[in-house]
Amino acid sequence: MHEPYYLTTAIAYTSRKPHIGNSYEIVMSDSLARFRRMQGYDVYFLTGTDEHGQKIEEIAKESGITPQEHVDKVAGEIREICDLLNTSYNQFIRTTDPKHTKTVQDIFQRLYDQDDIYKGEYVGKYCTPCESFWTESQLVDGKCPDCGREVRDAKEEAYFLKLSKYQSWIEDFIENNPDFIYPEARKKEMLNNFIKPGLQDLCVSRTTVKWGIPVPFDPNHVIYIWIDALSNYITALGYDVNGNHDELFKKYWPADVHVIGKDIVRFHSIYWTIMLHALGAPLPKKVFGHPWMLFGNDKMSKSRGNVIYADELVEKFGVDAVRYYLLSEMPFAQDGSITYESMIERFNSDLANTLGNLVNRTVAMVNKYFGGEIPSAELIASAEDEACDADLKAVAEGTADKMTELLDSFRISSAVETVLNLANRCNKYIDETAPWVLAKDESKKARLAKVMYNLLGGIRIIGGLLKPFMPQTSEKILAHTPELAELTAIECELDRYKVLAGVQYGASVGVAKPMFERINAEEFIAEMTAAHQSAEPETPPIQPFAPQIDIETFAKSDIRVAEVRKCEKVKKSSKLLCFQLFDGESERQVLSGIAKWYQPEELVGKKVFVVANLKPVKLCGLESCGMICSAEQPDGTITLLFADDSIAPGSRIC
RNA sequence: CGCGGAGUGGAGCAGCCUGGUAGCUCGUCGGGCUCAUAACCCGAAGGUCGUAGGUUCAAAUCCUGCCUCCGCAACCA
Repeated sequence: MHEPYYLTTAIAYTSRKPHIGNSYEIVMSDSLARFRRMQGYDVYFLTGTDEHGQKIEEIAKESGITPQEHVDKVAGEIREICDLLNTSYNQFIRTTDPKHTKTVQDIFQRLYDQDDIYKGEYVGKYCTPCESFWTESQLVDGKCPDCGREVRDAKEEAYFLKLSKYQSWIEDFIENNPDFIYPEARKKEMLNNFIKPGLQDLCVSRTTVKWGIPVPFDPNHVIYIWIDALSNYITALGYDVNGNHDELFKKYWPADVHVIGKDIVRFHSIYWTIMLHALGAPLPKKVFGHPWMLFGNDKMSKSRGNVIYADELVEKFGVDAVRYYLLSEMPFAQDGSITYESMIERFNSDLANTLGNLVNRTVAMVNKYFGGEIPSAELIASAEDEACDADLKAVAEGTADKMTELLDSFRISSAVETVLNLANRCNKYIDETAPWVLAKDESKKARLAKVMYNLLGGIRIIGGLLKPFMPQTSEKILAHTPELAELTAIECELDRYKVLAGVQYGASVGVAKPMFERINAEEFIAEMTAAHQSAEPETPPIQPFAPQIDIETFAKSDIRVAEVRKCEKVKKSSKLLCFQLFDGESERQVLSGIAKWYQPEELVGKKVFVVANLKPVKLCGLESCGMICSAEQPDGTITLLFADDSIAPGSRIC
């Protein structure tokens, strides 16, 4: 059985270097890919980068390089991380690949030719200074939500994909294929929130963006993200709109699973599915939306300089430990979180204590009691079985099936745990059999041999089953437990790990050395803190200075001292505080986005600086007449500027 | 009423769909063992399952209200 199995991750956006949270998806997918290979599937595993769009255009401009130079750099970094994490992708596709670009254009053309894409008008409210379109619902008090200025009705030419045409088809499809969107909660979300209320045609081109794939027959337009990015799954395989597909496509499409983040389930389960249907291509079998990996307490931020990157973690803990942590810590349906503390805890307790120590102590005993040579079949056969032998055997031989069941339903962390449970069982077995007692009695030699052989058998299974999750560790463990020839002959690798008695008699067990050295949490954290502190001085990136202005321009600003008479939170907002200020003449209402840093009560009675002649604007439905001056510090915190108590309200700043 | 998710022993989670002795990991305490990486094994303490009602013979589990927290959206003049 060499059935094809096609597995994809979402392609990563090349705006900036991804942090460890972004790396979870590829590691998880990799573990699935490796596992399917062990089952005997002919796996094709695709990942890559999404490299077009306005944001990239902007970032490149800021850094003074071309978009292509920018994406080349970031795509390289992303690929390095994938390699660093030891992921076994078969292809790394980039949406700037000529092959991809060409096929996307063909797809667009085809959909246009068959009337699934039409040229229409994007009608909306346009703010000229901001060069932005807004929908009616986005407007704040009828004005531009960005700058507060008047907007006008405007139209922009754009191409649309006729989703509405497939409304009932997609609804039926999702209803009739309950396993298509996984987990199930996501399916309900799609049906209730997006499909049933009615699908609107999707805007699939832009004229305001330049960095993208041009619409083949209308080069003023650039193909917008959906058709461009989603198509990677088939362009990578050599899809051809005219049916002259490459062998890869013929062999692997449709995908067995698209592994994606929960936020983009909608695009995959609805837009992508409809696109494929319109093209007459087979549909993917499953879309799995995984939860997010968050940072503990979400306190990590760029400005604090403590975002965790994969390379940093790998350097400190090793690839396999990072993989193990990501895979075991991530809940099935809920967001997981990363902290150094929990990482160290898992490292010490699972990897060092339970797993590493088990291998180490077992190998050490074989060395001590049998000179490092795995006992002979005859000696072992002459010993009697005990109850714990049967129990160990049952647990060990059942682990592979349990793991399969869990992985079939994407319960990755539980699958990992199952293997660790076997390690626990082995540790217990050592206690039950007490080999050091047997060793003192020459008449128990056969029993001791059997115990060691069973242990090595258990360890072999652990090593084998860890392969999808921790490839290097797996290899290290298996090196201690050479396999019986008849097992090696079994074609399906996974099946080899369903037999406890699978270690080659008489072979050498090798020398044990600790695989995971325990980490002292306190020292580690102290070190990290110190490292960050010493790094801090070099990260005060103050804002760039604004261009010069003349005194007249400045004189146009009327800044006054005002007294805070009242201050309260704005109900609808988490950031805004609403002030009643006495400006020397009358009271005026001013809103300020500082709720995060100040309690309203503590500000009453203080004197602040206010830009008094600023045009009033409505925010969250409340009018704001002016702006309170504050200082934005390099780390992003906002501090109000207070005037000395002796200054009378209404005094002008000059 | 913007959308969504979550509230379970000290911490992190499972269980909820398909009601019926509340489970796992870590931590704590006590004991055992010494092959091993201050590791391993056993035992114990610790929870009115956010809250108030309802349905039921029976509710962590189903229904309703409320409270709190977290994402997203919006919003930092």
